[in-house]
Amino acid sequence: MTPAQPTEAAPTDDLPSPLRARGRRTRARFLEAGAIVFASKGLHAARVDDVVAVADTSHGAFYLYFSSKEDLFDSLVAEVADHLQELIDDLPPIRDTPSGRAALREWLARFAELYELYGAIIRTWTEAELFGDRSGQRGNDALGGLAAAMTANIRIPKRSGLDPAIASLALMTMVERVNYYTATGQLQATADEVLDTLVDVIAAAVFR
Amino acid sequence: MTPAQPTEAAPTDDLPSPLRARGRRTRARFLEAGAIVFASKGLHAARVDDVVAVADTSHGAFYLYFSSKEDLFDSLVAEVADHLQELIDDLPPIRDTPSGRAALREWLARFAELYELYGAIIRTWTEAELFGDRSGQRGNDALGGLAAAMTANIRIPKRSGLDPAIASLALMTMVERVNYYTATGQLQATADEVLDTLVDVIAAAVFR
Amino acid sequence: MTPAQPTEAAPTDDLPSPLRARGRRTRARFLEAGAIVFASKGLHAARVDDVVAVADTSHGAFYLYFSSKEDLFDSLVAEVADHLQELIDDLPPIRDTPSGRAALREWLARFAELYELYGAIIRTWTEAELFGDRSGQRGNDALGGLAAAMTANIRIPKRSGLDPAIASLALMTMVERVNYYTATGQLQATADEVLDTLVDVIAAAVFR
Amino acid sequence: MTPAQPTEAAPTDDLPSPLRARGRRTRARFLEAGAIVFASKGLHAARVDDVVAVADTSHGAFYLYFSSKEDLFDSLVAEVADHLQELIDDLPPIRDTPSGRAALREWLARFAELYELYGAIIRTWTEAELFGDRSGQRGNDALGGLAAAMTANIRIPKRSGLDPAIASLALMTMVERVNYYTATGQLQATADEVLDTLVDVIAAAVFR
DNA sequence: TATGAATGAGATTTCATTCAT
DNA sequence: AATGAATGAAATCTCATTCAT
Repeated sequence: MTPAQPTEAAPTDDLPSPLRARGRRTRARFLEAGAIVFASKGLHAARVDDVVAVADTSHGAFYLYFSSKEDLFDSLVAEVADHLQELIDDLPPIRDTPSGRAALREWLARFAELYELYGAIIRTWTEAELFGDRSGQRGNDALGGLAAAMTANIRIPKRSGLDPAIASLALMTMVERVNYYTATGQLQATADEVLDTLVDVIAAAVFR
Repeated sequence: MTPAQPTEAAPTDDLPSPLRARGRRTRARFLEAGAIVFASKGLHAARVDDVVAVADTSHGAFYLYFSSKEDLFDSLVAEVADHLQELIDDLPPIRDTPSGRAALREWLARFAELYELYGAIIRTWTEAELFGDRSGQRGNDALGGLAAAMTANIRIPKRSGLDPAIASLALMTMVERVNYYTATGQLQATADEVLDTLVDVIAAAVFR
Repeated sequence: MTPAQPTEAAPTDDLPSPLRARGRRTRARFLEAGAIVFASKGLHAARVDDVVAVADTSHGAFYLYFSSKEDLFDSLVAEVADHLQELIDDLPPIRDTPSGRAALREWLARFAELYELYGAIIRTWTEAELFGDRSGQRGNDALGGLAAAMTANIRIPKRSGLDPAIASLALMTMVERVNYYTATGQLQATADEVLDTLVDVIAAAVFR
Repeated sequence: MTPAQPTEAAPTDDLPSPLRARGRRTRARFLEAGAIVFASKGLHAARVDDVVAVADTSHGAFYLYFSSKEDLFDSLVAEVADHLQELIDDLPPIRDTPSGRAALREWLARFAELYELYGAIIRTWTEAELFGDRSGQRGNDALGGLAAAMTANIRIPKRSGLDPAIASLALMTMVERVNYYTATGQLQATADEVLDTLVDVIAAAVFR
């Protein structure tokens, strides 16, 4: 607003000036607040009021960083999708050997960890995606990517009635849902028990 | 499923007078309209206006039969939960014999049929349940009941690392999700292929 | 109230045919119901629904006998105003003699009786009158008539500072309000105590 | 009454920042507008639309300061009740001496002044109270307090048939009603005439 | 004469977004 | 960069009255 501020000018200037630092901090506060609010109320029921209250700032400030409620949601989805992509890139080849099982177990543990952190957003984008929201689609594409990676990686032996694409999708969604029930406390089980069971079911399904 | 449903017959008044009949028909129109609208927009985004438009009646009439949008949703959930309960009651014992597999396949087919009819509502109540709505919980309890019934029925052999409760929940949610992807057209596969794969994965998981 | 009332007498036809009798009974039911509902909720808050429910009939029937909610209220007001007019006509001359006091006491007792019966309507028309309703004015005119009659009757001695019109209005409204507090249970006192006090205050005010 | 009212100063936040000041001004505008609208239409018939129109703001702003129409009414009642309490506290002892009569007359004048200012609200809360509204009760408690204070203060000589509680309630309601008829223009009399008459009637009733 | 379903205008309330400071 | 007041479009819900039977 004040004419002597060159701050806003520079989309060309990378200097982490103190002013920019403050702004970045505020933006981060909104992202955190958004994660909390979307997780507890869902995309539609979440109010900008709620986000502003949790972030302990003002309405005006919100629209300084995000063009709309959906924009905030998109930003969060992008963040999570990045993490999922890393997982996809790291999916180990699935083998029926002790080390192969260990690698799968390890990978499932990483997935569970991510889910514990971002599950709420993932569940929210499922809602968004079901009803035509663009950002929900982007998020779910990432999840779908996991299944695709599995399909490519698993080398399911061609047995009668076991379509690799369907099977891997089935298994991947199973993993997701079990983590969901665990994360929401609806499934009372230790992480170890869950991992053991999932590894076992996947292995059993894939290797004869 | 059974054509003669006596459940809806006597809500408060026993007289099947012709006047009452008209009201019952209108109420049914709202239920149908609700199913359509909730399915396409979700619980929050759905407007009473939309329901009224689809049912081709008036605002006032809506509130004659339902006290709110949520009330309509509850009624739909109750309807679907009843159907799910029938399925729960009919889950066959799972055996690794040709006839056992056939029974399982048959049952999965019935589930898929129900899902095709009511999947939209089920998906919507997942949304509702995630964010604290009571009726969503009621619906999901019904789904959870399926898993519980499976746990009771499946007689999963105690193998190291295979907890029956976790396993059956995992398998049941897998079934639900695969049907979801199929119903929404995200999984391109024939019903037969899907059923074969599911039977196979379940059998493999359960019988060593 | 009694079925043999030829009062409403037939615009064209006098025969108390059975059909007409039924109609008259229904109309009476609405009047009773209206008295109850208006008394407990007031003119604005009272719903035609409530009246219909109390009368245990139908919406359609209501509009067969009254053109609107206000019409019903008007009819009730007219009924009460008639009774008040009788009282006005019977106001005894007020004298400071034992028999004069007894006559006043007797008359106040009749007023109290009427108030117990119709006080709710009187209170309601006060509401109506305050905010411009025509029927409220008609009702209050009747009450005002009482004060006017008193002014004419009391023969207040011209003392300095005692304007007869103001004094009689003051006394009459006092009577009305005390009956109101008694009727609503806000004043805990026997009828005798109330009458004694009112007679005493009026006499004291009027006669020296 | 006192020019420096610290009551309204610090609602929740102590900072008298210029921003807060604007909000306080807007809230005050709604209170004024409410007084006008309730006075002319009553509690039920008054529309939030009317209040918003008189205050010349927006619907949204209204709900920023009051949770509902009733909330606004409550706030107004609280305001008036505070003023009435001051009057109660200031009721002079009633003595049959020139100075005692003068004090009573003075006090009645203050009551009349208050009634001219807030009579509309008082009349409205009578409506509310009659039909079960909580805030109406609170307001009328204040009026009742006046009678109670009178009972305590007046020292009506115990004469046969003159119950002090009934008498003071009778006299107080008379005062209120006469002011009502005066304020609404139904009683054509100068303030002096009214005061003289009221003092006279009260004195006559109390002192034999 | 009576019923009860249906209507629709109008009221209340919410909330994403903009604006003045 | 930030604040918080204000806006107004759109949603929910109510209820006096009409209509078909």
